[in-house]
Amino acid sequence: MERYNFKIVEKKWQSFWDKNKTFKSEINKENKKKFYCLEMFPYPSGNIHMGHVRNYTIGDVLARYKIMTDYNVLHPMGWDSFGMPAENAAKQNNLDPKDWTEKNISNMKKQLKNLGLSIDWNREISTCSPAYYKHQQKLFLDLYDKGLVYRKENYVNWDPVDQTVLANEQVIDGKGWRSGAQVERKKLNQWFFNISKFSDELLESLNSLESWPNKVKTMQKNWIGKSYGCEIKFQIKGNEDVKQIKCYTTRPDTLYGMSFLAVSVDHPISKFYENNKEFISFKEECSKTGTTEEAIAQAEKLGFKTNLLATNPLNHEIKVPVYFANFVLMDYGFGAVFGCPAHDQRDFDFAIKYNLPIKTVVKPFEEKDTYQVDDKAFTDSGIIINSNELNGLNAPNESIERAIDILEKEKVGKKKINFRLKDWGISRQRYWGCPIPIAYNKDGEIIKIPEKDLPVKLPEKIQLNTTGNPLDHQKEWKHITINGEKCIRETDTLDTFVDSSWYYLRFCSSSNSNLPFDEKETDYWMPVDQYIGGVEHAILHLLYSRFFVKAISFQNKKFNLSEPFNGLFTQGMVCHETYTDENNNWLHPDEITTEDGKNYFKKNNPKERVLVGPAESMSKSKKNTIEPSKMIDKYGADAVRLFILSDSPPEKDVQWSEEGMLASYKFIQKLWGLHQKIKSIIEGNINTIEEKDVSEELNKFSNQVIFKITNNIEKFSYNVIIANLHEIYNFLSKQITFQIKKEILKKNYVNILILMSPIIPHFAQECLESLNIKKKINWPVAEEQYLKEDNVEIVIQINGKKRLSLKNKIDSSEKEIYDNLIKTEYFKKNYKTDEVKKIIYVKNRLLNLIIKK
RNA sequence: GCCCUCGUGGUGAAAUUGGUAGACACAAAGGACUUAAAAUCCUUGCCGCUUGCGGAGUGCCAGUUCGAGUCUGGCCGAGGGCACCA
Repeated sequence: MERYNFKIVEKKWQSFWDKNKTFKSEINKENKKKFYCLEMFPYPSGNIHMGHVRNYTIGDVLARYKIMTDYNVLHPMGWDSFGMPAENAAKQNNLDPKDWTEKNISNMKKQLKNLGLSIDWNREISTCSPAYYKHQQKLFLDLYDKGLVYRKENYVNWDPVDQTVLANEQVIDGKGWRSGAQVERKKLNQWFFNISKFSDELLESLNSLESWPNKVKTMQKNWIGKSYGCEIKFQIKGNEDVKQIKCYTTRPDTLYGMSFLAVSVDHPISKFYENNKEFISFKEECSKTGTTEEAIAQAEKLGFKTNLLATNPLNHEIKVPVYFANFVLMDYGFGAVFGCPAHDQRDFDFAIKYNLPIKTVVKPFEEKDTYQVDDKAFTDSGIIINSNELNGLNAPNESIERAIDILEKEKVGKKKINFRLKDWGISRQRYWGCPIPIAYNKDGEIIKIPEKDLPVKLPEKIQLNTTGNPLDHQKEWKHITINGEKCIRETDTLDTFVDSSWYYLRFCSSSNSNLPFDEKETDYWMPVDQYIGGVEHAILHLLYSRFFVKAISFQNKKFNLSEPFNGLFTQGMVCHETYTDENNNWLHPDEITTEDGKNYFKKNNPKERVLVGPAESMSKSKKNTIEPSKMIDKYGADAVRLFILSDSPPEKDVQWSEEGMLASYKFIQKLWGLHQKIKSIIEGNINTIEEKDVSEELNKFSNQVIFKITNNIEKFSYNVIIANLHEIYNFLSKQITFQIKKEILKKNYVNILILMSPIIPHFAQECLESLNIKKKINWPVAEEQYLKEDNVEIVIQINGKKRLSLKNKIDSSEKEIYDNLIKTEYFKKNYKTDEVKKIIYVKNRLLNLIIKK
């Protein structure tokens, strides 16, 4: 028998789909319902990796299924092609980022095509192309006009040697990753999107996203961080110019326990200490901790005592010292807190260090009024004590409400809702990003680049090995004249998260050169029905995208969308065992060998043992990567698709194994063998065993499997579909030795091939063609009449334990089954009918007898 | 510390949503075919006595129920997210 040659077949169908533009999408095609299926687009790093294979296979199964269930499907692909790796690679090898990126794109596109994806390549976009970022610059200016973009000074990680800003992940132990210099906090003018304006909306409309994983919604909710509290004004003594300090608190009910007030070193009152040498060195000490919240968190709590005293607004006799403290953040609340050591662990630690009083004002329910906090803060709910008018109230619920009432009446405080979400800083001091379409005149005023001059193109072939931002050195590019006025361009570029915040809109109108997108088209295609990607984008990318549709919709009559992604699916990672040699060097799977599957050795030194580590997410640094292109070359795209879906549910991590890969390859070969046999039977070239006709069984089986697979696609239970495909093989390979009416065999077998086609499209289409099925393929619908069996196994339980099972006609009554049961040897031997106290019957499932002896 | 998710054979996992636990596969062992190997196919799969049967059994302990992998409470363990957020 002829072996299945995937190389020929897969190439044949890939070029067929290409040539026939099978997956080209248009609006209102035949008045079908639309379905927008989108996977997160890749960064063109050079080669596709297994994570891409998994992501795009999951999406492809869905897209192909939707096409066959008669949806008008949009399934595009593009490139998230701005970013640091291109700039770094270019610097290292003295290349041009553009050339490097374009080469990678063409390579990866070829690799993706080899996977046989149902992509509409007509809509391909690349964020680094001026054709894309031109529109992004337009959007930026639109948002600027609406007041959603602004410029302000902000702290950044500054590398004083490289004269550049570092991303948080480029700061290692407080030092620059390249220069090793101590990173400083430096104030720079930065551009911001006013995302916090939409905090409440972003939080509220999460509720409308029913098809999002709860996990992601929770993460976003926590990130936005809405809190209910109160702002309080504290009267200050000790400096004529500082009359009061405002604090934000969620626990105004613990005000009587206050023993200090702490403000950030960046608080406005710090200007009175600018000439204080001790304060300057304290502030410097604080700045060394970097700007990440985590870095601040790990630092020891430090305070700088001022000569100021703050008055407790509820009891004017209590006056407490004011400190600058490193754990108070300027960009949350008012950059000032009151310290209540007894009921906040940070305040407790601070109080211990600086020997401040710890006054207990909440006691646990079961404790006496004389209760005192001991070695750590008490933060649970309880009863208020030592607090005059608040005493006896339930904390925190009753007491907070009452405390706010009092503060409002006294006009020293008011209820306030706060958000953790900060505005989105979008300035990057980098070359390889979208230029910000702004210039500054000689007075430093902001001048928009006129629309007719868009795009502001990146200068090409420039020197990247400079100190600071390379664009800063581009004199010709930098100096321009706008309306006769000499200006200097903004040399910062946009955060690449901006590029990916609206690309799904661009796909709707990718060839429109005048507009970012045409509302007629976004109206039709948006929202994305199913978005698929890694959970690592659960917060930033998804939040920014959600912000973008709200910002574009803001004050816009033509465009109105509340959410970009109706359904979200987050797939798990692809893992592989890790290997290390005797010197703890990571080894690639290709560098090791084994004879017994237990003991592993180095290939180039068979005496050296290899240590096998646990399966971890594939990464270049651990060398536990498997190259998809090699696997496709060796086993074929269908086999790779089959394997990547087979072992685990798509939302969980999957472990790559060569055995599993091989098994998938063999399975396709087996299916091919089966196909040859069935084809021969259909064509009348093979004799079957005459005495048994299994046509009816086949009808039932195939309709049941249609039902199962359809459900499993809808549920994303793709691993179970693979199991269903094995069931199909196991059933058919046994049953086709018996007689099946030819037309019944053909009809059912064709349906079965269609069921296979989303997973292994090349194979299925080849088989269908060999049976002369060339017309448009529709997903089969299970016929109701075949879904019911004539006979069902009824489980017989005695006192809830399974004892035996009886075959009965479907839909038998309780009495019929019971009558059958009491006739059995088993029953007669063990029980008597008058012992039966109660019968529970679940139709077509089980009969449970309660017997008390 | 807080929040979320998850604990099922040697392994990856199924389980119609409260109704036959372990579908389907990987690995292993035994067998068939073969001079042999590869490939392929079959059987086994935790404990007990002989097939057959019986028993335990879905991290642990309770509970609800005729019946719990599934629901409730508590504990243990793993993973993920957030965090001096006032």
